[in-house]
Amino acid sequence: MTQPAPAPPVVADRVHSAAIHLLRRLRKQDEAIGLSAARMSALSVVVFGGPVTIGRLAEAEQVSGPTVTRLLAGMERDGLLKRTRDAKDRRVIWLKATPKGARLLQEGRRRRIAALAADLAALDPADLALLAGAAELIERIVRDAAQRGQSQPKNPAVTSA
Amino acid sequence: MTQPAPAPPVVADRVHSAAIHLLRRLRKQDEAIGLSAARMSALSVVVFGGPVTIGRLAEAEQVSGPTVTRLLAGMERDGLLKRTRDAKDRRVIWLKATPKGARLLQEGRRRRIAALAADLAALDPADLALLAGAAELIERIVRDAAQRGQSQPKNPAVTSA
DNA sequence: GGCTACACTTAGCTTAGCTAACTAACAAGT
DNA sequence: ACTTGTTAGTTAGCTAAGCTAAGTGTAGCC
Repeated sequence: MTQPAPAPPVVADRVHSAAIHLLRRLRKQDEAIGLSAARMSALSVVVFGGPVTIGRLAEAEQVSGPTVTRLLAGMERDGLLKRTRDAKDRRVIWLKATPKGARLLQEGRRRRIAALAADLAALDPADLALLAGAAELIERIVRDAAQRGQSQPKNPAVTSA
Repeated sequence: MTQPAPAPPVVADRVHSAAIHLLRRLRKQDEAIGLSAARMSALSVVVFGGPVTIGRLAEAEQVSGPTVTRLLAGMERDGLLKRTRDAKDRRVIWLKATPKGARLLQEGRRRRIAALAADLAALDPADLALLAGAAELIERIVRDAAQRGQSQPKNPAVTSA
């Protein structure tokens, strides 16, 4: 409504830049609580997505297995979560957040969200709705694209259209 | 319009997650052309922002000086841009993109945008307008917040509201 | 001439991403 | 019951990009 429907490439460029600049700003807040963006995101998957395996976490975070392994090593060392071997299939490991992890996540969320929310406070309801709708749209698009990307490992751009 | 105007904290959380997931997806496209997100962003500042000093680039990118120095070292080595000492004040260095740098930026843009644009192609005009508007809003918010943050180095969240 | 301030670099650290190669455990065929 | 292959995670080793602290060189000014 605010724009006369620009072409997809234009929108893509703007959205990309906006995402970069937003995250640069929010990263500072994340560090204030001692939880990096990557840890925060992983922890929220574990906390809200219930117990989860390492492979599933890697998928959810769209990163490689080794990346998750190392991320978890640090997080377990810091007491944010713990690994548990599955009784039936002893290859798989279940991740569960510790109370400390859950608490830190909430606190980090609160703080990080407070920073952005303070920025958003000046907006009128229509603008808030705009952002919420856009965020939801982006999540859906990324999720769909990731699914398509799995069957076609490289060059996922060509698969649609 | 798609949502009944949720509260700022809720919106903040959704927007943050969406930004993270979006960038994870786009990073893969950036790598395909050989330009990382950081290089792409810096290069676009140099290309479109005219010749710029290192300090100004650090400000624009919201990163520390040394980070820019190292980023530039790699980019100069790869022939994307060149440093030039200022004649008057020999402390300052002017950055200018090489033809190769400008070309790569355009090509990277095209490719990265193509990937996202392909994802966006299925959207109706209203959704596109939604995203464009949201991106613009985010840019403005981040810019404003960064300006406020300069006078108050830490904890910029408390400054507003 | 010597102090202070500024612009940038160097040095050294951390986190987070990757691939390739490895280990351990399961599943199936024969 | 052995291979053989697959799956889940880890280890090793690399790169990029962020940071702070300290260093270098230039400018500006008493």
